[in-house]
Amino acid sequence: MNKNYFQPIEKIIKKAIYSIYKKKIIKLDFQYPKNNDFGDISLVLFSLSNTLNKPIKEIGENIGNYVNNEFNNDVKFSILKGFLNFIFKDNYYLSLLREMSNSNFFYNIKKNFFLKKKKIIIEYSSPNANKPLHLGHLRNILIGSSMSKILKMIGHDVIQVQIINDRGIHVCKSIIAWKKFGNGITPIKQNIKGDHFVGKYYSFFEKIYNEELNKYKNKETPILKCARILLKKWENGDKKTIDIWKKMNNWVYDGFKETYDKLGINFDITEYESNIYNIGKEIIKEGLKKGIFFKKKDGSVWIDFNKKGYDPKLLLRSDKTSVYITQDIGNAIKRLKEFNIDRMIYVVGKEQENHFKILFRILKSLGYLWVNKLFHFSYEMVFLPTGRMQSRVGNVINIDYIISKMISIAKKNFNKKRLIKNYKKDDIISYEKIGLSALKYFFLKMDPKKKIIFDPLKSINFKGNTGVYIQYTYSRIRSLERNFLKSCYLINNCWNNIIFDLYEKNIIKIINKYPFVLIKSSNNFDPSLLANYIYEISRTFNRLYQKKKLIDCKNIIYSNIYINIIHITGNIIKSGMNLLGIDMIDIM
RNA sequence: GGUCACGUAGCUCAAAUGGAUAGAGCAACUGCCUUCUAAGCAGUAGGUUACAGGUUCGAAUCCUGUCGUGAUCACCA
Repeated sequence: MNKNYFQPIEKIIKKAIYSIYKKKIIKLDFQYPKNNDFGDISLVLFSLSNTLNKPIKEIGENIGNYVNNEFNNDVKFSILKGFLNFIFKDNYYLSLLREMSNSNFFYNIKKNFFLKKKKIIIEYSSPNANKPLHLGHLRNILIGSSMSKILKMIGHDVIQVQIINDRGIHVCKSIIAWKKFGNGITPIKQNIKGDHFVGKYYSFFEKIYNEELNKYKNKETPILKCARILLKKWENGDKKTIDIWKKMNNWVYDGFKETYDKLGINFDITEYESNIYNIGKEIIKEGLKKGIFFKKKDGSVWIDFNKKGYDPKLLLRSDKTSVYITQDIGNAIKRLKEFNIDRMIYVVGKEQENHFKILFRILKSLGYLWVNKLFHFSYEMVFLPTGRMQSRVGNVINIDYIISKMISIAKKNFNKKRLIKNYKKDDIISYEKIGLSALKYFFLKMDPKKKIIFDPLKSINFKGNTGVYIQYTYSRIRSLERNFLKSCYLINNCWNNIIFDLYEKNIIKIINKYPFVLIKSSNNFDPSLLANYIYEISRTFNRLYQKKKLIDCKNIIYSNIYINIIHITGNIIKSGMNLLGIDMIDIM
């Protein structure tokens, strides 16, 4: 990070240290005090005391006085337990508010970071073309999509890519089941979403396969044999097979599109494994010539890392077909050739950590120095209260189901509210958006490194730290703005000698942190930092709202101050939620 | 068994990357709508941060060990 959030005061303190102690300190240790009584910004003195070899108290007083002078006595300071606490007077808050009221505030976020613009490929979602998207995909999609948005927000070029695993034994399985038992029926005839339709046949296959396993005690059961034969046919380009394959895949893609649309997800590029799986093979052949890989008697090709913790890894099967990692090798090389990128991020679950570790190592062995641009953004899995989701067990919860569930809960809750308050018929209500905000926020507010245990009956609440709470706060803000326009008028240049209370200072302080949070969120690859921050803003605002009458034409100067706070708060909530992929509504 | 994560209030999660008295929400109980949206606000109660050591001015956070949970170690993807 080039720009530190504490920069203004940091500069002055460095100057102070240089002028008093004749030393250049590179890193100063700042923090926001947890408790308001301590102050607004604190400098930690312990380490400073060590490097300067002077007592804490003396350093604190010297720096404090210096800063106080620089700020024309607009800042007080106190030293407590090794912390130098700065307390800003009301003028400071007023100047923060003025700065943020400038309409360029959001535009300037990009400019102000002095970041070197990077071109970044981010790969996420990457589904198999044989079943509907489920809760695991949902987490992946939401993280990938919001990370893309956050990276764009702070000025990077982002290319969002999904690769569809559209070929291989798993796809052949659903084809076989459909051929055997489908009797030519189609999703349209049955009025089922295409991905659900195909998924049904995939499960059907698995069911039969498991039954056969018990019977034959041999992994290569009759139905699996059929699938393998079909895979060979496919690889040989058998026209009939290819036709069915195309038809069934298109059913699935239509289904995916519907789900993506509901979620508001768009990719810049969609890759299909069937188009790229051969690239890797060529790379392996070259590597074999160069002696980086070796061939076994049966014709299979391997890499030996000669390193503890790394077993030899298969790259080409004895029948010359490629394995999963071979494709990833080829695709990485292809992407690096096509795009002049600075970074490539794979958003893929942690169950594939080992896979990526090996992938990067192989690329390194092949001599590609750009391998350090690649990064596996690993996140934890989604579990049900009963444990892991498994299609074999049939306890997989798909995205379409959970979305419709959320919407129906939103509708039910609204009708309850309606009984209490007499809402007009023409109020614009969007249950979809309320339900989706609850769902998306629930997934994004959690640290990606931690497991999500999703209980469909209990998990998503509409009260407290939820998307709906934020949504509600936002609608309230827009409502306040409408009321202001009805009953008040804007005045300029009357902001002098304004006195702020704690509630007002708190909201100004927290909205001012927005750029800082964006940077933190992007540095850590963690949208949850942003999500929890938006919740904090909402809470802080609601406290102010409950404590004060904000729109009051009898108190026009403060109403003008407030409308600025209200407006900025609303814009930040909206901006932040949009970065999480959540649409906001003005009335609810 | 090897490797890698995680373990915080009854439940679901925070904690500014080592800082001050570990914070929220849900569930429970108590107040607040003739006044800007009560899907809100205020309050009560709930903690030996899995356990045991260590590092230092200072540890939920770093190190070591133990226990627990999960992931991963395929000619699957």
